[in-house]
Amino acid sequence: MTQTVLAGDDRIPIYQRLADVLRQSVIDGKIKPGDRVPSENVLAEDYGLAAGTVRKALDVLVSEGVFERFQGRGTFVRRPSFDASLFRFFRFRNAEGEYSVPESRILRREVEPMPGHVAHALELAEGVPGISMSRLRLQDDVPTVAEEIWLGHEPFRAFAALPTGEIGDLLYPVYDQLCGQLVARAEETLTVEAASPETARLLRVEEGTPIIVIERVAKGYDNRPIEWRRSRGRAEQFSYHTEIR
Amino acid sequence: MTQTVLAGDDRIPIYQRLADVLRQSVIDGKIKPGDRVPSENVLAEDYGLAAGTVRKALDVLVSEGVFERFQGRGTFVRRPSFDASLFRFFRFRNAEGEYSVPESRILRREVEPMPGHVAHALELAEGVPGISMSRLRLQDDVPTVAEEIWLGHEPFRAFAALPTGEIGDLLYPVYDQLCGQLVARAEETLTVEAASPETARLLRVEEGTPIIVIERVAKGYDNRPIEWRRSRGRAEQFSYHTEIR
DNA sequence: CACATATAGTTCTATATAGAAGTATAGCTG
DNA sequence: CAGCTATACTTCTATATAGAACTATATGTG
Repeated sequence: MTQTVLAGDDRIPIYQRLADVLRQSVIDGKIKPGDRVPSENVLAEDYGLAAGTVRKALDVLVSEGVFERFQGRGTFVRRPSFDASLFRFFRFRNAEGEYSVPESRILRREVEPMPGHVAHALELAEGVPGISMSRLRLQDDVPTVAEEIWLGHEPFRAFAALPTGEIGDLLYPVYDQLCGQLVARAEETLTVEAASPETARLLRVEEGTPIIVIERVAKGYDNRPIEWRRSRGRAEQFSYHTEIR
Repeated sequence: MTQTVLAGDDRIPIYQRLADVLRQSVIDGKIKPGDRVPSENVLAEDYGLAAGTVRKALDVLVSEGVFERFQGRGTFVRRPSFDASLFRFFRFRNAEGEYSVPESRILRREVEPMPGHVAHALELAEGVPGISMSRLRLQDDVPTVAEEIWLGHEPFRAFAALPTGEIGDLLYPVYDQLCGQLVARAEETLTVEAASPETARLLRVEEGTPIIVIERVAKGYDNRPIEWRRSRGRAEQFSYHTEIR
């Protein structure tokens, strides 16, 4: 007896199909970060499945970082936190010992044809219109990170129309609220270079000093690329820790 | 009815206790990397547990990277591979496009009192006798990585007695076979510095060029530190990729 | 000998059920 | 009102059972 609401591909297991359905309802915005997912019992009832099967589907989404569970409280759509970003090493504590959001200054924003390497990362065609920004992040008026940012023009029309003065220190909430573009995860690549004259001027360092370069492609729950950015900061106090097996 | 062979702490769940027992038998060397673990049914029989409970215990160890499972074949103790090491960026492909083990030259090996920061990482007292090595790794006769390595003298007596000429290109197999020290995982920290005169000479680069520094503490299955090493390589072609959420 | 076929073992999926453990809230008690 | 208690809900643990899916080996067949 496996009629179920979950028809579809008979080769893949039921718990996977349920996981797919639930993941999709996050992508579609039917349930949003912070929302509570129906309880295991309710899901089992609704889809006509055994409790264990539902639980296994939730296991999948929890390990993907889409959901998080709390015993006795419920299962919730996880808010992406980016705690693991390579970027965190450019954040600094304030007087109270807490991390604070650095001040952001948007130096430039224009609509331009997108260069090849960016278009490739955003899965668009070279030369399509894109929004290009230069941004400087400062901590206590000291410049710490210089950024180049690219967005596809099409989904971000509303953003292009917003006066730069009204853009706050954080971009992702604006992407979400203004353009319905919800960032769920990201991929980052770290490299090192010697400071160019341009970077040296922006970050106020000697030309040639070691610079950390982080290229990030931010993606939605459906894994579609949303934003490309390249950030540069002083390598001096940078330190990245990881475990390997 | 929860008599079971797994008495112990009644607060923690049975599947956790079983996982602990199995992990310990890897630590003790009763089952070694590559060995097959008794089948789920056999374990269930032996410990008087339900199949599902045993399976959940195996889930834990699989997600820890201690075991790996193959449907139809069995469950095995995983061989640590270190594929995720930050280090891999200093490996290069040979003419056939395959990664090859670089040549290693041990420049120096002595028994010395251990400096504070190393002793701390190895959970030993400052000044206890340690084995200190300098090593140079080369690819096609070009020096790529310069390393400082420290070991506790006590567990590695046999290694200290081995003529340096008889030490091959890989150290961890020697640690295992000669001293019974089996490396299961490691922690790595990446930083960047400008090349010192010493490093510049060893790696044949200009003084002041950006250098990647990776500090690694290698650990056993029981999480006890085994080896400390600091490796330096040219930052030029280094690139580290990761996913964040 | 080469090549199918059966078989016994393995993990994987799915169901059904029961109670423990943790959390939030409504309602009672002083 | 403050603080305890009962209650209803949640996830978590554990058992029992059955068959599917996959793998390796033995066995038989041409």
